[in-house]
Amino acid sequence: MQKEHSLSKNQKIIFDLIDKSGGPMKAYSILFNVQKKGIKAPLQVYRALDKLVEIGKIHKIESRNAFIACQNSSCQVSKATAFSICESCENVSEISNSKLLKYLSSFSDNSGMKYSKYNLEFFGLCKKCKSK
Amino acid sequence: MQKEHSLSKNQKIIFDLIDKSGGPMKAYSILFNVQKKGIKAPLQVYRALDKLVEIGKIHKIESRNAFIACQNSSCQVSKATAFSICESCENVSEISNSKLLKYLSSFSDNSGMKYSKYNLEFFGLCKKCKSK
DNA sequence: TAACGTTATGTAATAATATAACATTTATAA
DNA sequence: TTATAAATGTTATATTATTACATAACGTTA
Ligand SMILES: [Zn+2]
Ligand SMILES: [Zn+2]
Ligand SMILES: [Zn+2]
Ligand SMILES: [Zn+2]
Repeated sequence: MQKEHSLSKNQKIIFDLIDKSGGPMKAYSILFNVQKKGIKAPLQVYRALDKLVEIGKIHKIESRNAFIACQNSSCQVSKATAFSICESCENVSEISNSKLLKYLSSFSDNSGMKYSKYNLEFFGLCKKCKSK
Repeated sequence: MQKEHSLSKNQKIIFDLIDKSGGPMKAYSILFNVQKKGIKAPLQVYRALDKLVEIGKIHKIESRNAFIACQNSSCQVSKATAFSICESCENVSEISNSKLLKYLSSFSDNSGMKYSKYNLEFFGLCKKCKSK
């Protein structure tokens, strides 16, 4: 069982926004959206994002500089993430294929590296965009 | 056999720099280093980088906003990339494990997505940093 | 409670990364 | 050669992220 992190005020505001949006959000778009709630500066947003990433409530989509709520409640606190990204409509979803996640989590090679984390991003066309 | 792309002047200058550096380089560090060769503006660098990425001569390390020369001559023109990144010394190397690359290239799930590309980044500690 | 360390917040300034817009030149090829 | 695509040059600007410093809230335990 995982420790339940109680979010601070700013963290909660920002998590709720991202979570409700249902997709990836960019930092300055988040900022714009929470200004009415008193969050006025980029740093306030980035600090909350950093913390939310750290505790695994959100993930950063590195190729898009965007943040998405964890769609996988059992996600190993940001240590093992995989996403599929539609290059046409920019829809993003978290992959929860346990075989894949297991395969990657146990990956090792002869480089001497000790892996503790990974991030995988698949790109392609979603169902909708394929059929256009 | 792959088409041999002949690089333009700027592309060659920038590729040679990255290649010789042996590791990842950031765009503005590249810019600084090529100013003596007449490349004066960020856009000149980014354009060359875009092209070099497109033809698979370099790859972008998304989590670091940095660019590294392809260390894997048979790399499928940027369609399938995997890296290991030391979180302590920031050493980056391209993974060429054919089993892994094959596994990922053939990955598909029931999401309806048609995957055409992926990027994987492993994080951990390299041999050196582990033993410190 | 009081004191302490830790975490979170507020604010301003600035750094770092990347693109838009437009004019011109060079390479490729029908 | 003439058209087309690719690359270059230049200025300005947009976007993403961090530094630095001051203050407040919170949790622990003396
Ligand atoms: Zn997750
Ligand atoms: Zn789509
Ligand atoms: Zn490569
Ligand atoms: Zn290292």
